[in-house]
Amino acid sequence: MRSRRDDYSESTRAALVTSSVRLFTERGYAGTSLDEITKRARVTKGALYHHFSGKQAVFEAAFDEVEAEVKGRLEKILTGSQPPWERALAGLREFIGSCLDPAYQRIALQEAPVVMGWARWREAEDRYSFGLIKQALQDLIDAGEVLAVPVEVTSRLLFGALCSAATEIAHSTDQRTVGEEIEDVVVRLLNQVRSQAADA
Amino acid sequence: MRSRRDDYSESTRAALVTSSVRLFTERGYAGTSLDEITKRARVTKGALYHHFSGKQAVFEAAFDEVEAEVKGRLEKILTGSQPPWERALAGLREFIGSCLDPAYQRIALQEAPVVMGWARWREAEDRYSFGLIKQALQDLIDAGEVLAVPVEVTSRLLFGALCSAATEIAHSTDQRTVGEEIEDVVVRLLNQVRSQAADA
DNA sequence: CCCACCGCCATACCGGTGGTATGTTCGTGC
DNA sequence: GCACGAACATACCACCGGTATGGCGGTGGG
Repeated sequence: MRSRRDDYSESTRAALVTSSVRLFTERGYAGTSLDEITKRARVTKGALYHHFSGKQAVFEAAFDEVEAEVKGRLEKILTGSQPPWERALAGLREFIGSCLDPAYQRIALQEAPVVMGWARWREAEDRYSFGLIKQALQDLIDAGEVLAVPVEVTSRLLFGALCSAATEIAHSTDQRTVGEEIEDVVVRLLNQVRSQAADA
Repeated sequence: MRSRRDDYSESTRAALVTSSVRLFTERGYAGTSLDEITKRARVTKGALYHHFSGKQAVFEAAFDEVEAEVKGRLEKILTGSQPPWERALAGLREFIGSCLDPAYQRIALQEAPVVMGWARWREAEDRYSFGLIKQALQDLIDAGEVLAVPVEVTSRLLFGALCSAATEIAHSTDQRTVGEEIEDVVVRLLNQVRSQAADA
């Protein structure tokens, strides 16, 4: 039986996560103090340290929050009923779009590797967006749509390219134009790899 | 006339930069205190704040240090007398190799965008490695070696891919194998783009 | 040759921040 | 309705980035 206290507890925890996502997005990890986080969530540090072991843990909760959001949308597309190639293209568009979200951009892509440490970040990414991209690439290969390539390193290359490109889009004054240019270049590259597979 | 005092001053400044490069590489920006930096350089905070405006400025000096090193090596290759295509390939190898340097890896690629802010980092990168890569790509296009593509976004894609791939290499237990795999994938991609240009 | 000057650096101190230890309240189960 | 403990609040500490002030010694003018 879920008690009333459980509701309260989860509510304050959620408030802390929401608050930290907001502040980490705006001012970054180093630029936001725990006092600001707790103030915005209308609690004190006591509450924060009851739910989390420290500042890093708060950040990781914020990280999980934004990653889960993106993963949910991506998963829906990549497990759809369309043919693999169309699924991959749709997933590509969706991921680029997700990267434009300032929260995902800054927390998950920019600061997480520094705050959490690269190894831990990589481990986490395997369960989120990167894992899905890697799986999508594997599906394309299994379906014979593209040449067989080392999946691990290739998806790493693709992921890195997309992330930095998306950052470029997010900071450009004309997001639409830059976004279309990037999508165009990536699709052209993919199409070449695809036709190469068709030739074989 | 260069005075004796100028020598002393430059020496302590250099000691501070060397010390900070070392510590930032090992423990990261947030993980190293100014006291540690000054202690290793055998000076006090007074000296540090005489030469730099603050911790950020120290970091940027360390950033310039490692970037200049890489830029020097890259420039020598890219301005060589070989044909454009060979120059580009050699530059590619050289850049991947540079990314394996822990100092360049962590300071210039991982932490700089967070510490300096993305906009400032991007601006600086235009004068360093990224600028050279962009120029190399432009040279290839001018020489008709590859298809005409939007240079800015394409080099951004390439740069992002190489950086994340290099990080992967650096952290893998078998650097040689992973490195060769990545180089292989990139070269195959480039070759396709090249042959495409030859067809046209 | 000497002295006043100032660059170069050391010392002392402050505000803020992450983290901890202890106190307090209130829902819950007996 | 009462004791118990989870869920917080409060008070405090250590450390770090930054600043203000003091002093030493190389340097250049006379």
